[in-house]
Amino acid sequence: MSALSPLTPHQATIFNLLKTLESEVSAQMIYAELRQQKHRLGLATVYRGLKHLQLQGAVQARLLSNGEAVYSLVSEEKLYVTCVKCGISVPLAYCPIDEQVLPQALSLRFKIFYHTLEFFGLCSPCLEQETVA
Amino acid sequence: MSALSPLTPHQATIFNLLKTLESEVSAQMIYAELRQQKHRLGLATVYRGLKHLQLQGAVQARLLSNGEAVYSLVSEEKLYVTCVKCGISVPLAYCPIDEQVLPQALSLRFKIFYHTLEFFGLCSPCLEQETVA
DNA sequence: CTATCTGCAAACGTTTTGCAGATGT
DNA sequence: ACATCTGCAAAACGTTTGCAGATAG
Repeated sequence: MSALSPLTPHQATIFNLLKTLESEVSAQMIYAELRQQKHRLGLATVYRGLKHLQLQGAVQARLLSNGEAVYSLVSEEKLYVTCVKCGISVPLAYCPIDEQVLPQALSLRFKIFYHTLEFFGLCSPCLEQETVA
Repeated sequence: MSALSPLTPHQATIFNLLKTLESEVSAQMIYAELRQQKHRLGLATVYRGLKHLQLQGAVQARLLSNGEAVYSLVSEEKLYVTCVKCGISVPLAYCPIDEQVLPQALSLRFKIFYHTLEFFGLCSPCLEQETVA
């Protein structure tokens, strides 16, 4: 990502929090965490700040199957496996595939910030339940 | 996918509709379309039917950034480009990358049904707006 | 007769929006 | 002054769930 346009204090706080986290977090989690750290901010500000950071290409979002969005710095893992039944979603180490595909995407005049590769299927416990039922 | 477990009439109707479509559709669209075709069914039945088909590995779901899920038969395109600002999401031709990564995913004991590779960034119009603003 | 499936409407949870007040240039 | 940012609460949205009735084996 290029240099960030000026961040408000709250936006910087959110950004810094994300830097310290190793895994994806939801807006609600960020909100709860920052409130616990004596910050006085509203949930809407978290959402607006995350959107702003996302437009800068600094933060990536991923939608979980429960409809919740989780956020992390761009450059974290980009490969996930998700169970279509229980919704569990685990990030894996990143596998180098973007360099091959980016040019094709770029031909659409998109400015690409990040990508995600996600596998969907049944996790072990859910698979057992299915075969039994 | 393996053989489908018995489908109810409504589930078969939904499945057949998906077969005739070339692009992803939301549950609400399926509902509207089937109602227009004189079918008497509820929206909940559409959701339940889609879930059932998804558990069979017959149908794939993808969450759009507006929180809406779109469904299609497994085996359609699996490569998408999405704008983080306006949310427009365009499917591209499929790029062969799964064979390389599937083994890694399988080591997690997941039964994989399908995958999606999605690039996120700014589309042309949104990029202009950003640079102006 | 029992288990499954269905429609409807209410409930749910996350995210977005309206608005008035605060902030900063 | 003026544009932006903020908190709060209300609204919005797609989706899920409860339940009684219908259906099937």
